[in-house]
Amino acid sequence: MLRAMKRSMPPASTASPLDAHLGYWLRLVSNHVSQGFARKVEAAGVTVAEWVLLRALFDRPALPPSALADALGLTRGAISKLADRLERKSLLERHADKSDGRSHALRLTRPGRALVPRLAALADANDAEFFAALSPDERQALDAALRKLARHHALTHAPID
Amino acid sequence: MLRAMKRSMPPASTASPLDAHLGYWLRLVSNHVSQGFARKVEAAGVTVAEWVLLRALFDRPALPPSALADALGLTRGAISKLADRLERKSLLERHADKSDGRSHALRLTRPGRALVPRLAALADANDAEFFAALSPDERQALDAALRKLARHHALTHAPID
DNA sequence: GCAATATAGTTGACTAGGAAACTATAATCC
DNA sequence: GGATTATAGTTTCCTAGTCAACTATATTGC
Repeated sequence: MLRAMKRSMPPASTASPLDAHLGYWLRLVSNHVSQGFARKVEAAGVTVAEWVLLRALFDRPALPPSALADALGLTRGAISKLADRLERKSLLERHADKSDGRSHALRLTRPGRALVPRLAALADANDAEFFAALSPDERQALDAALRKLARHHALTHAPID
Repeated sequence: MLRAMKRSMPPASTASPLDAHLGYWLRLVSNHVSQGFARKVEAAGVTVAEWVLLRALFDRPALPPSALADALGLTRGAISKLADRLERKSLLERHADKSDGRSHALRLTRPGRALVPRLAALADANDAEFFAALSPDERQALDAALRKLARHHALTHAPID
């Protein structure tokens, strides 16, 4: 009898629901924040990835694509294409490196530099608006938990995708 | 003098850093969890989107693509292509609807149904492992904050992208 | 009961990224 | 100092989505 039950109802015939996982809620909420922000910056003519790259260049004089790839957790191919797009929009320039013919540096143009604070203001507003639903304590607890996880798992790259 | 300063150093020349935003940390951590999970399920031959669709069909008899599109927050085109892939892998079947010649229902095959609990076990393990860095209290606080945000913003779709 | 319209699903053009092949230059090592 | 190897960046092919055009069937209205 037990054996028969075991065959007809193996434990494997159940599966925890998607929303039983913290990862599910994390992704659900994270996607929503990011998509909201994406809509806002796209009204300003850039994508989220472009914003992240622009922001990374804002307080550094100039960086080679490889350094940006490391900093943003993207491949060099991706940076290459991102830089193409931003160059087409005249937000960024490529400057040849005199001492190394293979290399070059990416630098914000004047309009590119001027755009960053405007986008940062959008990011501030988006964040404030979205997390207004939480009390200061809850926000603090969320922040602490996320930073602890990032530290514990040694997460370094700016998140893009 | 003040006017000159205003022109050379306008307030707009500063920009809050990326990591000043909760959304940044959310995305950083969320991406890491999801990418870890993606690697694990891909070893089992499916993508995360495929897993989500399979899981959605697991405890429902059969659903038309349109219902899945609504439930998962994807377009019908995306569901159509997802279903193609899963059908090619023999994890899912399309069944014509007798009363409506335009419609059909998606249903798990026997192997498809058998796969779901295995994938769910991977999801359980991935979640437990990643969030082990937090104390029970911290986990609880994180869970509460995320659910509150989801409720407050009326988030319903299973997160895919 | 037929024309106009709505709905279900698929397909094609496009986007953004990853992996790996590729090009060009630099560094190493006899 | 020339061959080999390493490095910087780009390009190509692939995947997986969106959006909009399209096909086929249903429904509505006269």
